[in-house]
Amino acid sequence: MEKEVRMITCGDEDDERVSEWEAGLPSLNDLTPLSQALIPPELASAFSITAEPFRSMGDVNRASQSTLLSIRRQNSGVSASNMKSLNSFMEDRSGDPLILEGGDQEFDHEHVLGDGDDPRELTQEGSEKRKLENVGEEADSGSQALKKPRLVWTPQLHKRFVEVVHHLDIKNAVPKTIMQLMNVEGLTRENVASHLQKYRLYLKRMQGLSNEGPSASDQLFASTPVPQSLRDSGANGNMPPPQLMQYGAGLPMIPMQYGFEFHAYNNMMREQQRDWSGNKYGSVVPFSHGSSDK
DNA sequence: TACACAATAT
DNA sequence: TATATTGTGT
Repeated sequence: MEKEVRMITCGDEDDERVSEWEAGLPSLNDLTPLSQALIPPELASAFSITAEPFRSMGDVNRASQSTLLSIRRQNSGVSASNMKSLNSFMEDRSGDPLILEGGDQEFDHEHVLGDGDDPRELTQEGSEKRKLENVGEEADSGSQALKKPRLVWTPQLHKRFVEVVHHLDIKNAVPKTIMQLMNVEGLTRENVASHLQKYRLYLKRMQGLSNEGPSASDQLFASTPVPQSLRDSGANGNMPPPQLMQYGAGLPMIPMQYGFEFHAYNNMMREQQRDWSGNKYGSVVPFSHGSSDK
């Protein structure tokens, strides 16, 4: 109850920060399983690294409990709502595996981002002071620090993009609106416009309205099926065969955050879209924010 | 000002 | 190769 109140009233700053922090945490599926070694045994032995002792789920739980207890003990300065937030967060995490199951047939408004794809991983830098007007002349002083990293369109991010484009009436699916509805921190209109431009070309190819053959970018675009609403727009003689899934309309309103980068999808897109139902092929690694100024 | 689209740059 | 930027026209 307290949580709802907070969301509606947009409570105090601390609560917001806590919420942001919570939303930024990796989902269960993003975490490396306890049973999985971080590095292959051969590599470990090559560098004389001895394996950590195996820890069971019970060990981890015990450690969590003790951590929580110590936090509670010294939390006299912490606000009650924050503590409550922490507690409920822990309950959420432990109780609910957050797995939506790969059925893919129904659209779940509560778990739009479920199916193991908490789309939290964006790649740019958190600082979004934009309009770095150093177009031609940044060579003089050390203004190269302003270079903004390129956005990487992860399958998760693209999925959200597609959901939004689908949700909008086709005539409203313009960069600015898409950007706003995607609700991704740091995402710019230009990012979206550029992606949208490519995506439209892809749709054209899909609809057979283009002479051009497949392009490499189809791999990313194929990671999220094109919703029906997008695949038939345009006078089209040859309808592609109906596909296995359709999304309902509905929008995730959970803001995406920076902090993780989804790696290794360039070399693993051999198979089809179903392989993206989870992220077992990719790894989510902390994005280095360390280079805030260079 | 936002948009689409093509061409070009990085 | 993927994404950003620029140029042109609406």
